[in-house]
Amino acid sequence: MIWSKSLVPTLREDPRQAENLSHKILLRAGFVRPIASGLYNYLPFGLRVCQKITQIIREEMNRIGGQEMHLSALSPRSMWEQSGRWNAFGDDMFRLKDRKQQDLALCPTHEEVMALIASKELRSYKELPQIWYQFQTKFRDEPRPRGGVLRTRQFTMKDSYSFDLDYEGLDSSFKRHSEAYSRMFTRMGHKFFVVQASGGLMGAGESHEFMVEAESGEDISLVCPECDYRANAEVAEGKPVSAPILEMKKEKVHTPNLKTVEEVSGFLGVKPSQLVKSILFMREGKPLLVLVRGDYDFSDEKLKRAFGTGLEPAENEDAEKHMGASLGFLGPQGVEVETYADLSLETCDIYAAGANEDDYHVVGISLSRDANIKEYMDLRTVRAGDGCPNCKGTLSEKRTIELGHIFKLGTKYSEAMGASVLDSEGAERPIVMGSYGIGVERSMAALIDQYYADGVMAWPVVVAPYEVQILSLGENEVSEKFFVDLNSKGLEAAWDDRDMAPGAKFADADLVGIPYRIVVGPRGLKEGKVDIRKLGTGETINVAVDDAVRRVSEMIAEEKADGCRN
RNA sequence: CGGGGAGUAGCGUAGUCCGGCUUAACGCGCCUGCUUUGGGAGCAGGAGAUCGGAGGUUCGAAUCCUCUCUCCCCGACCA
Repeated sequence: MIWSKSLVPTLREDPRQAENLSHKILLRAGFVRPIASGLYNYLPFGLRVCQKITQIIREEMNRIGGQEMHLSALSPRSMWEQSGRWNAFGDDMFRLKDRKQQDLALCPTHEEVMALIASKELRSYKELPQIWYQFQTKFRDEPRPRGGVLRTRQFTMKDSYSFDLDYEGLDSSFKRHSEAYSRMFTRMGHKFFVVQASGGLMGAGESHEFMVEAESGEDISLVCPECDYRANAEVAEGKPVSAPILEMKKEKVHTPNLKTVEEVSGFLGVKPSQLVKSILFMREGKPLLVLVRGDYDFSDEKLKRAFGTGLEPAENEDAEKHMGASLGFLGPQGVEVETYADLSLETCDIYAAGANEDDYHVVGISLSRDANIKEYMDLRTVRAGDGCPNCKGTLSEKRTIELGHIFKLGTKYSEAMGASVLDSEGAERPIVMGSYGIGVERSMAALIDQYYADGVMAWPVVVAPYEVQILSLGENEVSEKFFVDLNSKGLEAAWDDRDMAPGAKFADADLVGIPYRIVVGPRGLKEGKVDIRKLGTGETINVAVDDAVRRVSEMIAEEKADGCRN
C-alpha cells in the first residue's frame, strides 16, 4: 500500500459527534465514516481490520467442523410468523414491502432461516450433529444506536447454529463453540473473560457472553476476585449485604406526598436498607405484589424469569382497587394479594414500608408477623459489594463490551419451523439447536479500548490493517526498496511516501496503529541505518539498512508465533 | 419513547443572551509558488459557508418567534 495513492483520511481533531474512545479513533484514523445514525461506511483500513478478524473467526469455526454458508438477508413475513417473532421483534425489525405488496423483513438474526433449512434438508439422526455458520449483515432498527460502531443498525455478525439429536449433543456443541470462541478472541488479542448471561429474546437455555472490560461498554459484569464467578448483572446472583437492624415499634407515620425511597427514608430517619420497596404488578388481570429491600432494584430479567413475560406494572387504579392506596404508599402488611419477596429482605425482619393508606407509611413492621409472603426468591439486581454466591469474596462491577454470545436454544425454533429427524428407533424428534454470535465490527472497536494508550494505537499484528509501515522522511529511494522487499517476503507493508512535515507523518502513523514502523530518514541514512519501532511498547532499535527487512520480519513472525501459542 | 446537549466552509470553533461596523470571523486542512524536512514547518498569493430546513416578525435576522429535520449523550435492547 502506497500512502499517497490511497484513502486514509485522518483527522487532526476529534469530530464533534464522537464521545467514546473507539469511535474517536476509528473516525480520526480514517477507518470508518458515518452515513446516518447507527450506519457506517468502512473505508480501506477499517475494512482490512474487519477482514482479518473475520478470517480468524472463520478458521476457528472451521476447526470445530463449522460449515460456512451465506443466507439471504431478506426474508418473508410468513417465516417469522411461524416462530412468532414477526410480532416479538416489534420496531426492532426493519420491514419492507416488495412490488407485490408482500411483507419482507431484513433479518435481524437467522435462527428461523437456519431452522427452515434444517427442516428441509435434514432427515436422519445419522446426519447430526451439524454446525452451520455465516458472516452476514444483520439489520436491527435499534432504539438507540450508540458508541460509534459498538451498537449499530447494520452490522456484520458471524452467526452459527448447531443441530443435535439431544441435549447431550447440544452440550458438546456448546462446549466446542465456547472453546472456539476462546481461541479466536485470544488470537485477536482480546483480554476477555466469560460470564453467565441471559438468553433474552433468543431463547431460554444456558448462555455465556464473552466480555472485554471497557469504559464505553454497555454491560455491567459482576466478577468475584476470589474465585471464577463472573456474571452479567442481568442475571448475577449474590449475597446481599446485611442491613442494620431497625429497632422501632410498629407505628403509622404521616408522610404526605413522600413516595420515593430517598424521600421516605430521609423523612423517617431510617436507612434505605431498612425500607421495603413494594411494587405491584398485574399479570393477566390479577395483582402480584413483589418486595425488595429499599437499597436494591428489581432485575427485569429475574422478574421475567420468575413470573413470565406477561408482567405489567400496575396503574394507580389497580393499586387503589387491590391495595387501598396509591402507588408510592404500598406495603406488604395485611394484604391478601399474592406476595413474593426478594432474598435481600430475609436478612432482617423489622422494616419500614408503605401503610397501604395514602400519605402514610409504617415503621417497625415485621415481615414474618405482619406480611403474608408466599416465597422468598432472587429478584433483585446484584451489585458491587454483594457477596459472591460461590465463595467468601465480594463482587465487583466491571463495565464491559460483549464480544460474543453463545446459547443453548433447545427446540424452540426447530419445533416452530418443523425441523426434526428420525432417531435410531424411527421416532421423529425435534432437532436440538444452539446459537452463537459474534459482532465483527464491535470486536475491532473493543481492540481499540485495549490497545490505545497515550495517543498511540497499536493493533495486534494479526488484526492490524498492515503489519509494517515504512515512514519516509524526505527520502524515497531506500524506502521504496524496503517496500518492494517486504512485499516480496509476503509481509503487508504500508509505505508513507508523502512529502509532509515529519510530525504530521508520525502523528498519522500513531493514529492508524500499524504495529511495526521503519523510519527512514537522512539522519540515520548518514550512518547507513534506520529505526525499527514497535508501537505499544515503544521499543526502538537502530539497525543497518541491509538488516532492516530481516529484523522486522523476525519481530513480526515472533509476535505471530506468540499469539498462536495461546 | 422519556430526559439532556448540538447543528455556522472539508474538520474544529467564535459570533446567538442584547437583531445593524459582518462584505459572516478564527485555527487546521485544501490549491499555486519558493524555502524547509527525525514529532502536526516558514513566507507570499488563492479557492471555499445564502449560518440544518421551512415559514414568520422587522427598514434590517446566524441572532427574535413558530414549525420541522438531523446528529450526539443518559435510560428500556443486544453482537
